[in-house]
Amino acid sequence: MEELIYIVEDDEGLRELYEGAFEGVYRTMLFENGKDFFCQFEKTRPDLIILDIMLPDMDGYTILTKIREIDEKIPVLIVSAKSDEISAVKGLNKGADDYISKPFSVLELIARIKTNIRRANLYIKSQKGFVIDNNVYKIFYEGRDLGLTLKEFKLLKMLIAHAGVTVEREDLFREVWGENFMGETRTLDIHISQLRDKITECGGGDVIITVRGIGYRFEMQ
Amino acid sequence: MEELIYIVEDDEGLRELYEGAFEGVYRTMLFENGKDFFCQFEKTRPDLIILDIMLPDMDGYTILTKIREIDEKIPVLIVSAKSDEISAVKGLNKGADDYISKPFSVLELIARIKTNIRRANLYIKSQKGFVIDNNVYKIFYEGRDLGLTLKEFKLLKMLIAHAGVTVEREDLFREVWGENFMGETRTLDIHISQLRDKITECGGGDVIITVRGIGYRFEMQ
DNA sequence: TTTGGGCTTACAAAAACCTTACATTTGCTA
DNA sequence: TAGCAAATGTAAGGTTTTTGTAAGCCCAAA
Repeated sequence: MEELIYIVEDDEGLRELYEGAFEGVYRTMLFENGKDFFCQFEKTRPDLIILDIMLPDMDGYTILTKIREIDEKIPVLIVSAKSDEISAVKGLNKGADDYISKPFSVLELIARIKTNIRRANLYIKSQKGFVIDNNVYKIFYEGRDLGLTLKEFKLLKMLIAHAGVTVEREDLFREVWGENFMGETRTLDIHISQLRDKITECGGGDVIITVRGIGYRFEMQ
Repeated sequence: MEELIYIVEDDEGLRELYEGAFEGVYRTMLFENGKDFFCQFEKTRPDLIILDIMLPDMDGYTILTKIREIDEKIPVLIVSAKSDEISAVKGLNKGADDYISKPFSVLELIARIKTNIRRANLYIKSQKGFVIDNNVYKIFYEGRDLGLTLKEFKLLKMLIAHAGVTVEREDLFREVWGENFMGETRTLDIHISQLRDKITECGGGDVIITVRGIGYRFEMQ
């Protein structure tokens, strides 16, 4: 097993428990707070994240929301106090994949991790070659800056976030232009066209596929 | 909400609980034992299965294993007694997607169902050689893309969703063309014809059967 | 004022869709 | 059982819808 797991946990006792439990099973990295975690997360993505709901600097939800902004699909397992089941349910609704409450058995924890990783591996991760830098609003293909405008950036980001899934025109409008856009619907086509040009210029292939009557889909061979 | 859930549960109290909890939220079908369940499951697939581990005729694992032989991806949520967590863990390892232990809160149950269906809807549904990929709006027969247009896709999807049952022309119109379609009624026949051509081209047999005076039925030998 | 993003207009092309028209099948009736 | 009417099959072609894209205008920021 080569899977990498990030654990966000401040309780020293639990930190030790995790380290012991995963010894030789998974590679792990421990973070005491959200800041440290995101610093690393921006650089390298793990196969799964274990997230404690109770944390000093940011609360778990904030971290979870931020994780989902960056990566929609990475499995997140929430750990909550037994007395705080409502929080856990809230977490699930906010996009967590699973939760487990303290105290838990190591056996169960491992089983849940396994299930979640298995599930995640069924997805196709096709962002290969494309790197999204949310800080500077740029997208690179194989290191080359596509030189996108803001609208183009948002468009491609949305498509890549749903890689492999067709995104409806309406959803693209809502996401990129906002709820109450009243202009021509052709605007979208024009921007897609520009986007394709820029991607092609940088050596990317036909990654934006038209689905007639529905919308567009990002897909890599 | 149109989601269909199959529940395999023999405890009368829980059966009532489920019926109450899902009223108006999900369509449900209850089964007392594995035999009844598989009889229906072979015909029509639900969006999610709730499976009690303790059952009279077959035990939960056997059912679970059999489900996974037939359908690798359909979400299965295991229900186990609190005292029997090990069983649940065993279930997860055998391919269940999630588990919940009795007694559970309805709130949590709904949240878990939602998460699991959300996750599964990104995947694919299949019926004896035919695979529907809702992400890319394509239907494959034995791996070959049928190359359907949107109307054809919706038509075949509707028929497959009701496999074994005759779907009335009127219902097909409503579903595929929308409530207020005013055109020729022959349009449907033409699309069915195209569909048959494309299926035949890809090696599928006579799977769309005409029911004179009523409509059409998808059925495989 | 300049520059560039974003929008609209306008036209072209492609794909999907619908209708017409005729052939065929089916079920019913005389 | 032949014949008829209704329902369905389907080829062909025209029409509409949808999308691609070039060109230019407008406006806000620099």
